[in-house]
Amino acid sequence: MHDPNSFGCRAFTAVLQRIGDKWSLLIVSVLAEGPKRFNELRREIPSISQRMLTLTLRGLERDGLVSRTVTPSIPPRVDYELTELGQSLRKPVCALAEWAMANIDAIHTAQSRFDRANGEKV
Amino acid sequence: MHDPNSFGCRAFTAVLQRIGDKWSLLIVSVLAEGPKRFNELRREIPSISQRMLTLTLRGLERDGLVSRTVTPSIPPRVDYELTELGQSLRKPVCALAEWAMANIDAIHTAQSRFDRANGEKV
DNA sequence: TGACCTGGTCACACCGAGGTAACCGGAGAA
DNA sequence: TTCTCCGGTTACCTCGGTGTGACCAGGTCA
Repeated sequence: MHDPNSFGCRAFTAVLQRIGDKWSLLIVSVLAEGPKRFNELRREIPSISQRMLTLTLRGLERDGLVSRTVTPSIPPRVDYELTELGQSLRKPVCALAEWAMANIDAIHTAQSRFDRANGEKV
Repeated sequence: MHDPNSFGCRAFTAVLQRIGDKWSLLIVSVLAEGPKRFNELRREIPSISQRMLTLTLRGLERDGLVSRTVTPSIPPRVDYELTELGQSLRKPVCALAEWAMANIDAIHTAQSRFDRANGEKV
């Protein structure tokens, strides 16, 4: 009952709740290129709303994955940067991303087959 | 513009939308032990509702990660089993799960520090 | 006869993630 | 003077994922 899968899944689920959302990994991947300012991120991810960018960055900052540096100049300047923890996340994330890239076609194929088999009766 | 991060993130996001939900990975991890019947899964994951178990299994089946075998006996018997694709997903998932287990404390610590620093002003 | 097992489906309600848009404050530009 | 930029915050609304509970068919058991 206390097999590793179970424990792993709990921690994994907790982490997924955080980084598995719509934006976190996208932001992390952009930030992986180097530090960025708020509006720089916004320009690189045009589809994100200002609110969600703020919220997601706060969440990542809260988790210690991203650091936030405010320069009290005029106009104010805020830089976001991956922390070491954030950097270390890239490796396993890339592993999963590679799986995703390698298997996304198989998934789409399976979906098409499934939809063809089950969708026609509608 | 067409850097690997971007493409990886797209496929990754698509995969996350599927397996990043509340139940998929839990079911996959249980199914990793071997084939299970519907109510077996329900007993091993007491907190899941019948509806969500059905829906999640359908989704996993649609993606070709899980196979569904109906034995038309009385009472009917339905076995669920990981496909090869489902098995192959375990490796990168475990990598991420291991990261989660290794860093969940660091995350909690960062969260506490963040909450202590920002929560007091409320 | 009626309760219960099997594996589901359906209708309904809820809640929280996410989007939209307005507003802020201070400064420079037109 | 008014507009714009920067980095947000806030109120409001929508929408989809999730939970609840009823219901289904067919057979067995008490």
